[in-house]
Amino acid sequence: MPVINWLKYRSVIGYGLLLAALLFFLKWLEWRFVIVNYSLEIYVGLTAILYTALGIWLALKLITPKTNTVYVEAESYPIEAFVQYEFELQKSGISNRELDVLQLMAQGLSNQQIAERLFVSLNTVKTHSSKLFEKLQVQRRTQAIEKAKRLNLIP
Amino acid sequence: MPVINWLKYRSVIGYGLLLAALLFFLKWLEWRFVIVNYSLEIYVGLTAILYTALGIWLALKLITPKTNTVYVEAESYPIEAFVQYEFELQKSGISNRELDVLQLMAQGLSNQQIAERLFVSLNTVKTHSSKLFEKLQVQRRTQAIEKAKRLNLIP
DNA sequence: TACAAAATCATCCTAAAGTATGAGTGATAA
DNA sequence: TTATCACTCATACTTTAGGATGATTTTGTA
Repeated sequence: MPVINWLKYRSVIGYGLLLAALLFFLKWLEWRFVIVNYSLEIYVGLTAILYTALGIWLALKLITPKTNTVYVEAESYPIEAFVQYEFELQKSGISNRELDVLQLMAQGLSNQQIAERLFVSLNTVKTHSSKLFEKLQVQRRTQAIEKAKRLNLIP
Repeated sequence: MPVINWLKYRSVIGYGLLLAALLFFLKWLEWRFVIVNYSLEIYVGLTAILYTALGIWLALKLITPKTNTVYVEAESYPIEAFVQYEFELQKSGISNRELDVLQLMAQGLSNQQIAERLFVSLNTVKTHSSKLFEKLQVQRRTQAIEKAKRLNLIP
């Protein structure tokens, strides 16, 4: 037994009722203005205005709004990423200094430049990077960068 | 001397003309149906239908549609990024093969591994990467990766 | 077809990166 | 206080990356 969705036809019903009401109104007008000479013009004019308004109202009511899809950059650092960052940092056992080196690596700096930036010797940077590679289980700096980004260790 | 933008008022003018035409039509109807008994009801009915249609048309034509703005997190690849990709690719003059090498570099592969992956010699990969660095104006592969990501050349 | 890019490969050389190992220092926790 | 760990640095060595140059082949286009 199909259930009729009355709500769906609410506008149509409303429209019908309005039409009926208007007819009564017109009939009433007919009685009042039938003796006046220009009754017809007024009559038609009123009808025209009324139904134009009705048409506009109907259109506004029934038009499905356009959907504007806007693509927004994913938030720079959502909570999940931060949680994962902490987790992976703990799990891998990467130290602060190693993380420093990793970050500068990802910016494209050479070991020499990293050493200067951190005020340590080139050898120290090499030591850090070696241990970093062990902890990340990689062989090269490019791999380290790729994996670190994947693990949300760096942005 | 201000120039009136007639196009802007095209709809209004059209509406006026339509009204005028309808009045003529109505006058004509008056002559034809004045003898008929139920002429008034037909008359009004026609007017109602016509003006409802006009109202709907007006609303559709003149009113800027409501926009529902939907925000979607940019997961895959929004248009802007793709446009930038094409633009930067053109500007830098990076060739297909160089782009292949760049992508594999960003995945952390060594030149040797890239050579195997692309079925070319190590020397070829070196040539490609050298030209790539020139075109990206960088010195090292880590810089190339960083810059390429910044320019949306690679994800 | 002829010409310009693109793609391929090679050699020689230098610079940078990465591995292995050892060692000193300072902070901290058992 | 001793053991551990992070940080620092060094030497020696190997591997990989990168620069310069030249040459050949493919390929797309005027």
